[in-house]
Amino acid sequence: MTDFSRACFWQNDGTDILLPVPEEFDFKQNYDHLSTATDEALYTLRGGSIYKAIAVGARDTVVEIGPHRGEGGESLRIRFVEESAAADPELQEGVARYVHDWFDLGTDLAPFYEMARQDLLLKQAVDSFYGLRNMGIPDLYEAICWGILGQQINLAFAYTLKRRFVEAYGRSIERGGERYWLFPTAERIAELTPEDLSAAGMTTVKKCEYLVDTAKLIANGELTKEMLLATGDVRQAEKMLVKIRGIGPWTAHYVLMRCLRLPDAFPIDDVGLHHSIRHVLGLDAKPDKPRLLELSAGWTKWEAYATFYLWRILY
DNA sequence: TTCCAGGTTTCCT
DNA sequence: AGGAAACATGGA
Repeated sequence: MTDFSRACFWQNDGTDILLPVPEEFDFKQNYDHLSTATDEALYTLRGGSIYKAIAVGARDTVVEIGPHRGEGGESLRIRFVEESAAADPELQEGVARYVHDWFDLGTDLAPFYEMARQDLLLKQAVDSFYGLRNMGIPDLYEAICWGILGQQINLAFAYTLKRRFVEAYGRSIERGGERYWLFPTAERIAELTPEDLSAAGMTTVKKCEYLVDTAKLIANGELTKEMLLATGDVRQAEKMLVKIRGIGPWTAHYVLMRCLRLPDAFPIDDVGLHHSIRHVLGLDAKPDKPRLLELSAGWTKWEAYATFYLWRILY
């Protein structure tokens, strides 16, 4: 048993994993957040549970994730679909780690809520969505692709593009009569040309160049999560990312927020954020940069969560 | 048809 | 360093 498994989860009866959750956690809030995606290719919501394919090493598996209430309070129940993983602790731990990262269970939200309750913009959001976590994108290539795909287009179309991308180049497995998709690996995309992607219906050739270029960087080990974390702070990590063609300040902060989990990552230029702020304050126009800086001045070290909660208001 | 959408690059001073 | 222009496409 590893340190992680000892510290973070225990098995129920050999078929389920029960993952402890922090005090500030509400499964339904996170489930409802996931349900706002218009055409999500990478998970399925059914009967109050989340179904998702997860790759652990070379092995693909499908799990059902749902709430569990027991004597020890609330936890997450992870159940393997049509598979017994009881004898495979490596698979169990890999899946548990993924879910732990996905739901950002390692962050203590108490200080954020304390700050947000006093904040003009956030107080309403944290009241409405108490227990919502920053549901992240643990895979670096997936996070970068989602950033690139989502640039300057509406979200509905971005989901369409993602589905095309996933179904053209991702692996899939069938469980219980359903097909579950995994996001394409950087290694897979690195062997393609921008023209391949463009022909497959992926947006413009320019964006396809970015998708292939970043795939090569990651497949060659020239860009990793560890490198970004090792820079030590959000400004240095941003610097490293924006050197890459196709990644500007918005995408850099988006990736640092959703994948690297830097608490002070802050996509301040985000149109959705501006729209949300305009809505909360009842403004006629979107706030300008000086006003944004003023309004977010009290969010220090919680900019990522503040942004995530404000985005949530819009849906 | 027009306008906008969870921007970035390139080319200018 | 800071600003305008080009880019390019589905949805409302």
